[in-house]
Amino acid sequence: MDTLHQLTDEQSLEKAGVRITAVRLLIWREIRHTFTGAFSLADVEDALPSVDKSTIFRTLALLSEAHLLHDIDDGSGSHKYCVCHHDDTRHCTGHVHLTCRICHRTFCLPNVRIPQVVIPEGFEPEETEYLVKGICPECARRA
Amino acid sequence: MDTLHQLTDEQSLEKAGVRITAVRLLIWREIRHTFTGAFSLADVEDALPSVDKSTIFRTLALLSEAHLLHDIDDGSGSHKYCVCHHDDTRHCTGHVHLTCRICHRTFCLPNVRIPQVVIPEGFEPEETEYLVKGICPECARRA
DNA sequence: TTCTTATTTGCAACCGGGTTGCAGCGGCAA
DNA sequence: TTGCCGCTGCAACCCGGTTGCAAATAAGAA
Repeated sequence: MDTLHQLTDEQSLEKAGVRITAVRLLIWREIRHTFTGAFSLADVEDALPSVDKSTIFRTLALLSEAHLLHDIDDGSGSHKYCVCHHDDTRHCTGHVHLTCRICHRTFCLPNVRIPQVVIPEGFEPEETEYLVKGICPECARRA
Repeated sequence: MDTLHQLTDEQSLEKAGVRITAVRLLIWREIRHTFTGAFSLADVEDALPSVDKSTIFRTLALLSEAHLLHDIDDGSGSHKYCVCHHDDTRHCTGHVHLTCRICHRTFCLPNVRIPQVVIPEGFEPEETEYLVKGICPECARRA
């Protein structure tokens, strides 16, 4: 398990069933090696100004569908993604996210599982988000 | 405690320090007596087509600031609010929300407190969201 | 009451993130 | 070579949220 991140960029795309193109490789490289934590479409746009927004949008959707990324929801209003470090085809939901209200970065705590609560009879749960908003260490130090 | 919802609409606004106007009363009535669970600006717009969107927007912001509503975040991308049933001036965060991916309604579980997790040293938590996405009883029955 | 001032409201325009339609390009197979 | 299909970039669009401004309204003073 957890072998996915040992593959080359090309291998990991191929294995996920994503056809390789120059642009996709460029985006995937950037995501995989430059970003830490969660990122938005705008982050990729800034990092790769030569690639069109709509292409990035469609590529992120593709990678997400291929379970190389997963979508997260940090309450900033903007859709975010982060690299999925699991080696299976299921979504790696179920862990806690931290988001900083100063710098608006979002961090994953992949090892902290979300504690379960009792929910009302009849509601069929599918997915759970656990999000802690606050101030990250860097911003706290700076303040 | 919990006496707020026994007040009339006018009294509850007054007590929260909100100046009463016809439009505000109309909006507050609608919110208080018609909506169940969380609602968005668009919901109020639909319910009160005679009132301008920007007025609703500003009124909701006002009520939220006066702690008559609180903001929630159900991952639908659109900002939501729900009526605050507490009788104090603090935000009533800290409870669990359920959101239905079919009908997009969001429900509060005011009595279920969010279990705490251990977060990394240095991060200063301020607020926690616990959101369960799934299918509500009504939609499950219909499917 | 009437005048003056401050607040509230509606309208229109704007904003930014996300999304789509479409035409052009490039690769691949027949 | 030709035809097909998927990928890309461009431009336009959509929608929820937000703001500037002028008209309407409410509150307070005379």
